[in-house]
Amino acid sequence: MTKSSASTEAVDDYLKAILELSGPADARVTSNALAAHLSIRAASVTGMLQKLAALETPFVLYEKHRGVRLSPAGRRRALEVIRHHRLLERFLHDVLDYPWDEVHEEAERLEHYISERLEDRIAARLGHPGHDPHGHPIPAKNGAVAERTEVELSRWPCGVPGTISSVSDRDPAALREMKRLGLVPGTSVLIEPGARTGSVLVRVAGQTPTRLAPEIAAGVLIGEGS
Amino acid sequence: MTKSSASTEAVDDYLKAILELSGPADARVTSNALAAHLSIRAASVTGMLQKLAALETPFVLYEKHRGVRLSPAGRRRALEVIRHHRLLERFLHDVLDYPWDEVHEEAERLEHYISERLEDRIAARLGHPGHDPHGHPIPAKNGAVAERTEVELSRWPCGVPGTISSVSDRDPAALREMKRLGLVPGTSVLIEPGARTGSVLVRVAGQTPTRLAPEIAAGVLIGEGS
DNA sequence: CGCTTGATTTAGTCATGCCTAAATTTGCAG
DNA sequence: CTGCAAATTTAGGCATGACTAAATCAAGCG
Ligand SMILES: [Mn+2]
Ligand SMILES: [Mn+2]
Ligand SMILES: [Mn+2]
Ligand SMILES: [Mn+2]
Repeated sequence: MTKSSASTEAVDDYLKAILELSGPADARVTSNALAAHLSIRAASVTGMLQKLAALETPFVLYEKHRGVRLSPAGRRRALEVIRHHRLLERFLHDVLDYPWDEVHEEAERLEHYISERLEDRIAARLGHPGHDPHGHPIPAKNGAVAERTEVELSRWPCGVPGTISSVSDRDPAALREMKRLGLVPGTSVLIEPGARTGSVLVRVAGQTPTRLAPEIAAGVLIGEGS
Repeated sequence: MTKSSASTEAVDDYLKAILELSGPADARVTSNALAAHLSIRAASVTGMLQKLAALETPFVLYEKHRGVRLSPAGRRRALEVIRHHRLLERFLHDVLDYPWDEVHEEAERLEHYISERLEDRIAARLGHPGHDPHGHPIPAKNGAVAERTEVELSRWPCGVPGTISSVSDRDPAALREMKRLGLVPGTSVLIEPGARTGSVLVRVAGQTPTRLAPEIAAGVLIGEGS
């Protein structure tokens, strides 16, 4: 007879992963993709998906062998957790002086445990920010997200000025390197001629051009239509 | 063969409860007392105590039918969690404008999930405070606690001036009432003659005397030797 | 259209923690 | 000293979530 109640950390993480992997088109996500993303065995993923689909108010729509999609309730919860995560990152960075490469890990844990009350207090204290320190949009309380089209710096056309909209927050070392080079959201960049396999020659904020390693360039996103 | 690793929320709560119930004399705590304090069945408590005692590095010393005491490792962890709790209360109150009757619930959950790093940042941001908003001492990183002898206001002698050292933080309604009456740590009080069953006639900070309900008076503690 | 193969699900376990019901032990009163 | 009542432990279960090994399904290939 399933159960109602709130979500656990494990459930939250599945919902976030499904939202991230399903992309803007809301495509179905396979068990295998989730298993890889969450570092959990595919067999365990199947079990969890069946449970999430069998809830009184299901969090996912599941057809065996064809992957899952979020239900409205699942999407709502996923966005709430992402809101917690990004508000926490902004807060740790702005109020507690965390360096931007350390906020992710702390937020990843706390996002599941802060109350609505604390979420609101943090948002108010920060002046209801629109983005986290890495440039990712913070969903509004109603779930609205300011979506943008973004292109990897490594694929941005040569000679066209662009502005960094966000950077990947998964690799602390890469983040430190980006900060050192001035590759932060809001900075304007220009790709110089002289491409070599994967690497990119970029002029950051009008400075002398620098050559970026492929891993770095892949983690920097340029906003289209700025 | 047991397990090593970190502690869970359940384990943390047991350790805190044992520390609180064993008092300054470090007396043995019974399963029943823990069951009542934690709102868990005595049978479940026994199971957990056996596990905590069987750990590679035991958190408790357990003799069946005779109660438990904390091991050095157990005491260390309990004090760390209490430090987290009180720092969080201070932080929520001072930095995020939480009213003092709402900090406890939020801290009770978060205390198990903040990293050492966040603990340190919060302490630094607050200037390494010695007490939480209710006047309870914040253990130092090394576990040192500034112990004081305290007496319930309801048992404080008539006519002897005293200073409020702390108040119980368990009952939000009582805390709101205390705040309204000015019964906060640091305030001086004087018991006036005119005792009735349980209630107390008290002069707060030199104001006109007020009569306190027994539940309120029992939650206000006066420091001895101030 | 069958086959092989990789993806996915099922079956059977395990650890954590809590619960109820049924022993057991303790300690105190008579 | 006995016995009883209260405290405590044991036994047996359940829910969550993850894992391994063993099916089973789905697709593309010949
Ligand atoms: Mn998480
Ligand atoms: Mn981020
Ligand atoms: Mn707790
Ligand atoms: Mn407190």
